[in-house]
Amino acid sequence: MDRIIVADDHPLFRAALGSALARAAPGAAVEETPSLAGAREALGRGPVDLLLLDLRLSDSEGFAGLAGVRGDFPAVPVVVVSASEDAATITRALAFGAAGFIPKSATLEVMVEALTAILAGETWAPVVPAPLDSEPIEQRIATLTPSQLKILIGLQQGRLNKQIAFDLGVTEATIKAHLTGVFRKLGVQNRTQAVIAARALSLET
DNA sequence: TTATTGGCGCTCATGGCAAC
DNA sequence: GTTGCCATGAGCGCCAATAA
Repeated sequence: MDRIIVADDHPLFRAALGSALARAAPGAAVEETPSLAGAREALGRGPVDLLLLDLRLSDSEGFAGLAGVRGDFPAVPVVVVSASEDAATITRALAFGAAGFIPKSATLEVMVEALTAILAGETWAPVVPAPLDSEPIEQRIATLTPSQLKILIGLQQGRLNKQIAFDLGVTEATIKAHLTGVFRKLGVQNRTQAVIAARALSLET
């Protein structure tokens, strides 16, 4: 049986997604949560086949939540649901590793179509995303490993290497080494420039 | 004012592990 | 065997605080 998590702070939209899932994945065990913390807690309880994640939750704003989940649970397909459906937002969501993008304005039939395709292993978006060449920073961020992504988020939060190391349970030397890799992939010279680049993670939807 | 010290950021080299 | 990722240690440079 599929285990699917719906993370959205709007009960009505969670219900709408639940209805779509009932048709796209009959028999699936659907868990609902209004927060990113709830989604993470559910992800930590066991294998999850799909996560539907709102970009704007009470404890998460923008792409940082998506990037964090992708970093901690890289094997779990994440579908972004958002009130925004412009090409740039969709492009960034897919660049950050989303398996699909469902706008909140979508009809129930469209949601079912999208979820069916995504559960079949396909990538689904309402419009053709803009070429990644127009978003070099997002493209580069998308090449980061899960660990590098976590460290970049820590940088963006203004944390010291020592603090990030404590958070991740590794030594400071490890953080430093990963940072070197982050700088190379992002094409920057230091943490300040990396933080500027990482602001793409927090773009509002 | 100058030298010392400690914190911090960063690079390089190396090894372990898993996947292909 | 090769490749990619992760982790670590060693060492260097910069900067601010402190003592002489």
